[in-house]
Formats: sequence, C-alpha cells, structure tokens
Amino acid sequence: MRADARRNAERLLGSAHEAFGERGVHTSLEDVARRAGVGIGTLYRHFPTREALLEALLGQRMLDLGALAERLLATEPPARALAEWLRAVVQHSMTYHGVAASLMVGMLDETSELGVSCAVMRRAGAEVLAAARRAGVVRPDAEAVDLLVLANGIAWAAENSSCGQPRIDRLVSILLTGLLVA
Amino acid sequence: MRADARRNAERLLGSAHEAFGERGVHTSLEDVARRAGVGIGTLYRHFPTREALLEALLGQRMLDLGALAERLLATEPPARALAEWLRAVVQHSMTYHGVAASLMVGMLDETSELGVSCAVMRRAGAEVLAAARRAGVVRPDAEAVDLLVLANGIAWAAENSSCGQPRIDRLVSILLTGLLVA
DNA sequence: ACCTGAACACCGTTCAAGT
DNA sequence: ACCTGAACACCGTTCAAGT
Repeated sequence: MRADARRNAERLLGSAHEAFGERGVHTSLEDVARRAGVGIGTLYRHFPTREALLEALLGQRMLDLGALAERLLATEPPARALAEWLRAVVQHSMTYHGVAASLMVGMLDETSELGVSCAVMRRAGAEVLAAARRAGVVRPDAEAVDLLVLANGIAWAAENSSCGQPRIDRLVSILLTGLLVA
Repeated sequence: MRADARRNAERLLGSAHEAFGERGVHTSLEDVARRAGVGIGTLYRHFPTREALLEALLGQRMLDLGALAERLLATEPPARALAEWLRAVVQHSMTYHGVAASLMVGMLDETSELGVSCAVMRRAGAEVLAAARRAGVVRPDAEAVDLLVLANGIAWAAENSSCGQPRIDRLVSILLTGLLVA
C-alpha cells in the first residue's frame, strides 16, 4: 500500500473513533471523512461499509476480550471468571453509542461483517462457560450465545437512555444470579 | 373531526400496522401513506411523528398488558404472576420488527413520545413486583424498570436475528431465575 | 377543514476526472 | 494507484395551492 494511502487509512480510523465517540456510530460518514481531511470517496475506498470501519475499530478490543478470558480462567475460580468477563463484555458493548446493535447482529449472525471478529468472543464465551459448567456452578442449559446476547441487551439498554451505572451493575447481577446455580 | 378525516386516520392505522408488520417500524412513511391511499401530507397531519403512529398502534395493547397484570395478581401466586406477565411483555415488544428500541426509550424516558403509554406498563410492572416482594419471592433490590429493561433487551435480541423461540424462552427463564429467590 | 404532492433538505453511495 | 467531489438516489418533512 502506498504511504499516503496508509496514512489516510490511519487518519480515518482516528477520526472515526473520535466521531463515533462523540456522536455515536450512526454519525454521518461525511463527518468522519471531513475530520480526517479526506474526500468521502477515500473513506469508501478504505472502508466500503460502516461495519467495515467498526470492525477495524473493534477488532483489537475483541481480541483483548479473548485474552482476558484466558487470563481470568488461569487465575480465578470459574464462577468469578464468568462474572468478571461478562462485566467486561458489557463495558465493551458500550464503547460507542449505538454499537451494541451491530455487535448483537455479529454475535448471532456469523456471516455478518462483524461476525468474524465476534467469533473470537463467541469462542471465549464458550470457554468461560465450559469451565463454569465443569465446575458445576452454572445452569447446564445455558449456551455461550445466551451470555453474549444478554450482555449486549444490557449494554443496549444502558446506551439507550439515562440508565446509570448502578442500574447496569444490578442488571448484570440479576443476569449472573440467573446463570449461576447456588 | 370530519368524516373523511376520521376515515383517513383509520386507514392510516391499518396500513401502518400492515407495513410495520411486513417491513418493520422503520419502513418508509411514504409506503404507509401509499398503502392507505392518501398523500404523505395527510399522514403527517394525523401523526406528526413515527412515534405518534406507533403510540396509536400500541396504546391499546399496553392497556391490555396492564389489565393482564391485574388479572394475574388476582388469580395466581405472585411468583407465577411475575413470570407470566414478563413473558407477555417480551411478546409485546416483538409486535413489530424494530419496536423494542422505541419501547425501551419509552420505558426509560418518561417525557418521550411513547413515555405516556409506557407509564401504564411501568405501573403494572411495579404492582407485579410489589406483590412478589411482599411474598418474599423476589430479590429486594430489583426495580420495576429493571424488569422492563431486561424484557425489552430479550425482545430486541430476538428480533435482531435468527434467535428462535427456544432461546427466547431460555433467556426469559434465566432472567426469572435471577429475579426470584429460592 | 382537510388533502395533495411538489419542493427542499439531508445523507449515503458511486464514478468520471484528476494527480 | 490513489484521491476528489460532483452527481445521483432515497427518504423525511414542510407548505403553498387546491378542494
């Protein structure tokens, strides 16, 4: 790739992170291009869809969540690893306003654009859940996708209105109580 | 109201129900007007916003959910009333594709356009929850809005992809397990 | 009093021309 | 090889003219 093209791609990612952070993932793509100082066509050349831009922004974080799962499983008891990891997933799905919806689609539809990156999370979720199941601390009918769907649902609720951190914590707690067996 | 105006309003509601059902709540309003055989201006005259149209369509159903809460509380033990009512709320939030998002805003923001109709549900949820709390079958820190937020989150997950009824039932079951105390 | 639909605005997306 | 931005398409919303 030519040096100026690479620089443009990086500037676009920086601008997108900034714009998505300030105005949500549905902000105008013209806005993103303008902030990066490039034409709208350049944005489309590098990132043919809004989801492609999102995938580039979230991909590394999803890998981080995979690594977090490994670390938690190595150092914490399974129930605690599950709890901590789910909290991190909820926070991740709140990175940008509106991103929970894209992640939900990615979780449930493996062929979607975010589906590839989400596969990392599905696998991590499955491992965390499997460990909890082996330890007998989780209801046996729960599936990994269930965790991710509920975590995303909570994140989506939180981003959708004046839903403060205390409520988020309580919702996660309710979810965990529902998953874990006494 | 003039007879033709009333007839137009009714035709618009019928067309909106049909169009929202087939294509989701984000279908073009031109589409709704066309199906009703009226100009787009007439749609805007009767229903100044998409949310106003939704409110007219969902208002009666929300009253029905309030009545269902009363009936369940009169005939069922509190834990069962809570379970049944939550299931009905999830189904209600799946009436049209995309409606869970509008209802979530209505639940959490009382000043929103759907907030008025949602007040009925907030009150019904509070009564169902209060009965369960008096019976000591529910965790004491749960709030009525928590129920509605989680139910909406499940409905939203369900409408967002190939999330079948078995998964929906399991998600509701996890939610209930998290709410109820043994 | 109500209805109509042309007109305007806004944004997503493409592509011919330029460097 | 890449960039630009004008051009086109689509849809939401308003409002002057008509009935």
